[in-house]
Amino acid sequence: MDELTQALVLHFGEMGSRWGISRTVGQIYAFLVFSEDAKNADQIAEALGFSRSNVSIGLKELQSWELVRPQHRPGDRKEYFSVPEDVWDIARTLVRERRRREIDPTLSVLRAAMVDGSNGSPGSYTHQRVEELHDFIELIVGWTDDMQTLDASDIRRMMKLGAGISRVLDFGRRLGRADTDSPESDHSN
Amino acid sequence: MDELTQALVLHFGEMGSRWGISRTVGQIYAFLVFSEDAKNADQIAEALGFSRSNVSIGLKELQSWELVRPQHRPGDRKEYFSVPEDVWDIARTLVRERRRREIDPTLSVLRAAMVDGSNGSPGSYTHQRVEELHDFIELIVGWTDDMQTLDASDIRRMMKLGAGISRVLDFGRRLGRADTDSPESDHSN
DNA sequence: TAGAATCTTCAATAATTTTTGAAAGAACTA
DNA sequence: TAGTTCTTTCAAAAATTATTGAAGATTCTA
Repeated sequence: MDELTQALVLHFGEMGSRWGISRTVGQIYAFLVFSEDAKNADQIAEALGFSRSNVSIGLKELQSWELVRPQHRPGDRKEYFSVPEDVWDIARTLVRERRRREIDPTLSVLRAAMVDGSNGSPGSYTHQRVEELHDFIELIVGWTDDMQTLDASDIRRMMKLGAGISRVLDFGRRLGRADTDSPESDHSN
Repeated sequence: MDELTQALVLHFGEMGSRWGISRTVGQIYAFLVFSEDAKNADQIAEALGFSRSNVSIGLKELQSWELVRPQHRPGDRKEYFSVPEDVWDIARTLVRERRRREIDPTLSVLRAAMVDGSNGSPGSYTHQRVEELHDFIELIVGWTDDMQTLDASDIRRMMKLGAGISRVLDFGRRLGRADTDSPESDHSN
């Protein structure tokens, strides 16, 4: 593994551990992302200095996230792993899996809390906050679902437009702040 | 602490640990979010069954994320902690801090990799991927920066529009695929 | 079916992270 | 300043998570 890849692998291992993915898994994934061709478990173990069994566990985890796909080569019994070419594919998968594993269960808990009248009146502070949070998450989730239907170039264009979207849509009612280098929001709290 | 809050606290503790925040910190935060009034460290320790020192460490962590703010009450020497009323404020803070801690350093690493010609030609596969990833992250970051300038109700309106944005903007040129279930990318590698 | 190659599981060890009580530090009060 | 209240730090203990070699499966070949 060259120095450059090494640096990237170490960095993304670290990042993985800050986002709830183990260092090992992060490193394996980074190694695959920055490698041109698919790698087998032995190659990964060798390059990263992990035991074969550790790599096996890491790959199993990555497969459960659908972040890598195993492939076979004719005349070779080993299994080779690769990641999607397109970074947008990776992002989509990440969003989808995080949603399935964490967001959906959270929405369930919040909905259960909303229905359950056993504690506090339905108008209690806790209930209010539960509802707020529920609506917030549902809004984000609905939006990401919608985004999943757009192709990368459309999303890219939308993002480039950025806040300019408020001009394109009808948000511009409050003319005062148009796009002058506005006094920016207050930060008071 | 009532049953409802208890369930929420346990759930968000669990979620925290899947997003790189420790269970304790997640629980403390959830407890504050779902509590109407600010709490002091002893109240938190008592409610959650943690030692006083553990709570102190957790609160320090939350303060470093700017997720809680300490307040004082006249005639009371204890420090009380609360979270913003508005869930959008919380989200904004989370985005800002994650960016500062993880995204920006990642961009630095990627930029360094792009400049560093010591490994592989500047057109090598690894370099290409680094550039792709860099551009991708920069796009997202630029967009979130833009979003931070919008107020919650504008973002909400934009999100509700969702994929409909492609109709409002000029994305609709490729009429053929309108909203059919497009063939989507290949994942080949 | 025996043997070879490969992958996975598992119980143990190792490493890391969390949690704690006790001690130290700060800030206020009288 | 001494005493009180509250917070933080710290080294040790506890708990959790990661890592491993060895054993067990599985799949293929001859």
